[in-house]
Amino acid sequence: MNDTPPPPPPPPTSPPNNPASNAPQGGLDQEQDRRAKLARLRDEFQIDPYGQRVDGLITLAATRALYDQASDAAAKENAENDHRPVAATAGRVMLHRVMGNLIFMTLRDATGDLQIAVSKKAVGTPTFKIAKLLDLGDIVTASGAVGSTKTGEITLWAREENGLRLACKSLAPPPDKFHGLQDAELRYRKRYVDMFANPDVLATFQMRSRIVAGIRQFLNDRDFLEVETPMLQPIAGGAAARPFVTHHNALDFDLFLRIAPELYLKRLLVGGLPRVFEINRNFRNEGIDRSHNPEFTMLELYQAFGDYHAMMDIAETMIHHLATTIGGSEQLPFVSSDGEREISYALPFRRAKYHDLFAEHNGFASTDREKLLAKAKELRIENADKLDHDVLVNDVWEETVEAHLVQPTFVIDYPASLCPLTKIKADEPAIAERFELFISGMELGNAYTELNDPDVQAANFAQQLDGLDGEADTEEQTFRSADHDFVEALKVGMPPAGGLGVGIDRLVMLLTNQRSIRDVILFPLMRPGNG
RNA sequence: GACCAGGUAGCUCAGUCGGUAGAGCAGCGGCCUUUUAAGCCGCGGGUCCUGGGUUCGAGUCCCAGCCUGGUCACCA
Repeated sequence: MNDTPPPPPPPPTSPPNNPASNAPQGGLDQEQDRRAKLARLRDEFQIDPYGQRVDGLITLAATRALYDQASDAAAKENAENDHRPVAATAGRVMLHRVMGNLIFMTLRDATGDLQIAVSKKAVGTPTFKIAKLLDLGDIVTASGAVGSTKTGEITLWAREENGLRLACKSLAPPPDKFHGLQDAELRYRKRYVDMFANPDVLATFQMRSRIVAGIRQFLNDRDFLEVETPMLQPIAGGAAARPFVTHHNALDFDLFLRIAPELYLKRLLVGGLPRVFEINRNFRNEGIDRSHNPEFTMLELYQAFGDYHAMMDIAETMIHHLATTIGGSEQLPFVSSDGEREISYALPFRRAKYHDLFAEHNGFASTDREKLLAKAKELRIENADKLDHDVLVNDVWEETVEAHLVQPTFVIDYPASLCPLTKIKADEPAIAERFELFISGMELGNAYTELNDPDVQAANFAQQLDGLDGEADTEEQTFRSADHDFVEALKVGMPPAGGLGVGIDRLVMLLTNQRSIRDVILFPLMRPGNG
């Protein structure tokens, strides 16, 4: 932007070392030690400790890949015969070993680690002094020959005055070089430290990115169009959850952060886009635990003239594809609270009916009211006899069935009363054409044959709101209101369709074997800290 | 929201029965041209989460609070 170097910043708050007087001075504070070095680099070595543009750098992995055994051996045999490949690279200093007139350091970038050797003879005294002054955490560029050491470790041997240059001084001492950053609170609050201190963390987020890219590619290949629909919604529809509330000042009305994009995506089917998807954040103002973060990433897709079976095909094909291409296998380990288990993503995924699973895991049919009430008592479900039958069945179902659904399972054919946005089966009016996908006891996905009859939809909305009269608190009523415009859209006419939602964070957890959703979200929600 | 565990040096962690606060790494000074968690010698570094209380004396015991993790509950 500007060729002239910036003026030196104001001096540190406490007096830096005077370079002239080499009075030994105990490091009272590591940041102060580093600030003193910063001052020396500027005053004594006349360099900008915050670097500038550098072209032609390659990654540490690419540098390592240049290694050539023959030229390395030849150069070791005879220094005059040095045809080793040359590279310029950059990284953060993770280890720094000074041995008199030779320094080894380990650099790290997003592609891995690489050892750099800086010898006084090869780079000259000024550069060597700077290399000696480096701290763990500093970012440097290095250039020279790609060779190896006596023990065979591939090493970039810095050459010439520019063989090693400081690109950015780090003023904050990094975590323990061996144990990394362990404190869970610090890991989440200072993710930028966690990422370079713990290579597995970086790898997980790189995988997350590839998974999301893989999903986009998969859907683009099938002619789905990616769209973006409102996150600020006047009515929080499409799911049942407590929304975050906000306010538009200029227009002076309350808005909700969306709990789902569903009702907007279906409007696009009405408008004439036959295949749409959206990958974006939903917000739900509820509890936080290993599988819930208040903001989370959801894939929703809609396919005109599809149904929930078409959605099963897409879901299992897509997840199988991601497991094999990005996870690297059809069988992937997953650590849950019950220990590590192998999850098989082999096709096809199991399909099991909701009511059959109920009977399988409870030993009686969900229609048996008497046994159901007894079971509810055993599970200490409050006011069981006052609950709607289907709601009570679902409460018991969640308690008794979910945890057993370890291998990928499509639970199909839900009670219609629980599915206000779903088309019911033509020959079974009590059953909705819906599935939920469970893996390792977690709900991964949810799909329906979409309800496109505006009169039935209007009736379902009305019934939902009726159910809130009486017991529901008034706060809840403020965000539970029927989306009349959505009904208007259905009146215009929405083609029959299938729709699918997949929780991306949970999918990433499974494919990267992370036990907490916080380990797959870069900056999970935390209470404000003291810093 | 309930219960359990934790919060000690920059980081990772010890700290016994209540009796002057410890180690490794990191840092500072010194030696060292094939180390690799380099090594050796020397040195400095603490709001023991916060606030009360008990006690001659509290990192340690008691009470309250804050933050984190876990389990459960809440979440159609």
